[in-house]
Amino acid sequence: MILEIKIKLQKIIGKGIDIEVTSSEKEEFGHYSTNVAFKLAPILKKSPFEAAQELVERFKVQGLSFFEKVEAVQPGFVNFWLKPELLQKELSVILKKREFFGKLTTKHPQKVNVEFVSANPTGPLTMANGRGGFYGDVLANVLEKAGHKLTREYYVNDAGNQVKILGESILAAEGKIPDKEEYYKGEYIKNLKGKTAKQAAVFLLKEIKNSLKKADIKHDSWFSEDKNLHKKGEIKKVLETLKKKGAAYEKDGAWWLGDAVLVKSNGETTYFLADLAYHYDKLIKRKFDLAIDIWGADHHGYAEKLKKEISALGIEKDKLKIILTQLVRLVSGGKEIKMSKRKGEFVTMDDLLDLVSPDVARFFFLMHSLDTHMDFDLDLAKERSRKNPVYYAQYAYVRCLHILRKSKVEKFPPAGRQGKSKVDLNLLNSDVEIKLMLELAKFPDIILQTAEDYQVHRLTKYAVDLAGIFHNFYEKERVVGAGGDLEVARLSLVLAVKIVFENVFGVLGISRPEKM
RNA sequence: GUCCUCGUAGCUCAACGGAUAGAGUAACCGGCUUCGAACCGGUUGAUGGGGGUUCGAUUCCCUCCGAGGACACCA
Repeated sequence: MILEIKIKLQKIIGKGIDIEVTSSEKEEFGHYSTNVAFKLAPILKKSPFEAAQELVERFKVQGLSFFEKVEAVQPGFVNFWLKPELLQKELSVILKKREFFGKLTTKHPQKVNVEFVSANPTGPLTMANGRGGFYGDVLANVLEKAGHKLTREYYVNDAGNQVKILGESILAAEGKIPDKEEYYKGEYIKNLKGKTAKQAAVFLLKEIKNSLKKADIKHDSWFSEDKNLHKKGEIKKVLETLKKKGAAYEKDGAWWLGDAVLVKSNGETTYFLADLAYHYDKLIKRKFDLAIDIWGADHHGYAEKLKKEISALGIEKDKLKIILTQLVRLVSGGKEIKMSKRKGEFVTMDDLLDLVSPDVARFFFLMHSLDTHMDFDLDLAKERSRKNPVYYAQYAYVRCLHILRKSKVEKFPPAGRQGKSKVDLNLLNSDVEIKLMLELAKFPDIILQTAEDYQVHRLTKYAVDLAGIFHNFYEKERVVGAGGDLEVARLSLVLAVKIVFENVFGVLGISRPEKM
């Protein structure tokens, strides 16, 4: 809907000015509003309010086919009220498109690689991995819904020092070699006795996959560092390329790029070089238009380094987006529980999923902006509290189902089709009905916006908002038993709400309970 | 020491540089003979301190205070 209004505005103002339209939070500010008059004011040499008034006049001259009312208000906002017919029309679009509602068609679909989780196969998946995991899973869904072509990738660090240390940690646990500070010491090490480093890594990766399955986090590409980069000689090729270009230089017996080491003086290649090769593979060889890497905040220094140095390989820097997730603090009994793979005192993803359902864990992580240093209150999560927002949203969905079941709406021809009993959606014009239809119409905007700024938590907020408005509608307007055409129209509205919930839950990866 | 992120109601969190800073939770009050009350309505309550940028700052800049995290020829 925002896009449509922008186009209307552009017809009047012309191009060249960045037009912003937002949905209003309060009814007295219209359904949608724009601040474009503030930007127009200096050009027209008028006050923002005068510019706004002029804009409204031009709208009136052109006729308000779209809007019920357009109004200029101090200090210079222009507010729009949509005609109810428009919302009713959107409703029939929802009923027709069903699971494809909100699916956008992009002029330039991109081939996008989202790389997430990618925990080293040196220990179980931690709860902290969950945050990036759920986020990446849903971000990929959003981008797909926005019309892009997605690959969900897990970069398996199955080569290098960490795996070597894993092997030594097992030997140390068996008492075959002396213990060292850097060795992994978790309980899980004991279960790996007798395994070689490689066997242990394979085993742990399988465990990680199981945990991801429990959390319903999906990957469709498992990119092995060892197989795809080391064994194929890609690491060396990239090193040669960097040497040839003169970007890499030798110092103190090691090879450097910028202030990072590519090859150590003992001849071993570094993780940094492997990472360069990995991104070369993704963006040049496999030709992704965009690589989105989701990392923990503890890598931020490294992220800057990689972004900076990757241009040496001829990769444009905006083809790589690194998203950092702030770390999660686990709180229980008002105290923080420290997580550490190395020391072996940590909460795993499996632990968490034993305590709370995947829906609760997922929703809880996704509710918060990635920038938040969030606390996961284990006590609260354990309670299976009914006040958890995910239940609130799911309950609204269940209410839809219940109404529809009771009325057997599936037997009606859905609105918008050329059925024998065409539904008269014009009857939907009460305040709550308008509000509900307005909220439904927002869904494509939410997808579009989130595909642009990656603020996935907007979706959980939308789910809760929609649930709130629907619950409100439920209290105020009777559906089953309303009688006649009105009942049919309201049933169509409920059906549309159900469809949009299915879309939102689908993108969020939340289940759709039949009953609660 | 250098760099990054964050400080918003008692608590957990929202708010593309926009209007009267929103939710949930906690506290208190009210609502089921009708589609499930896991719901709805109401009351109380907040931008860490100080400067600046501008029509307008929770948002951008500087500074101070506080919390977390990075600063390897580890991955």
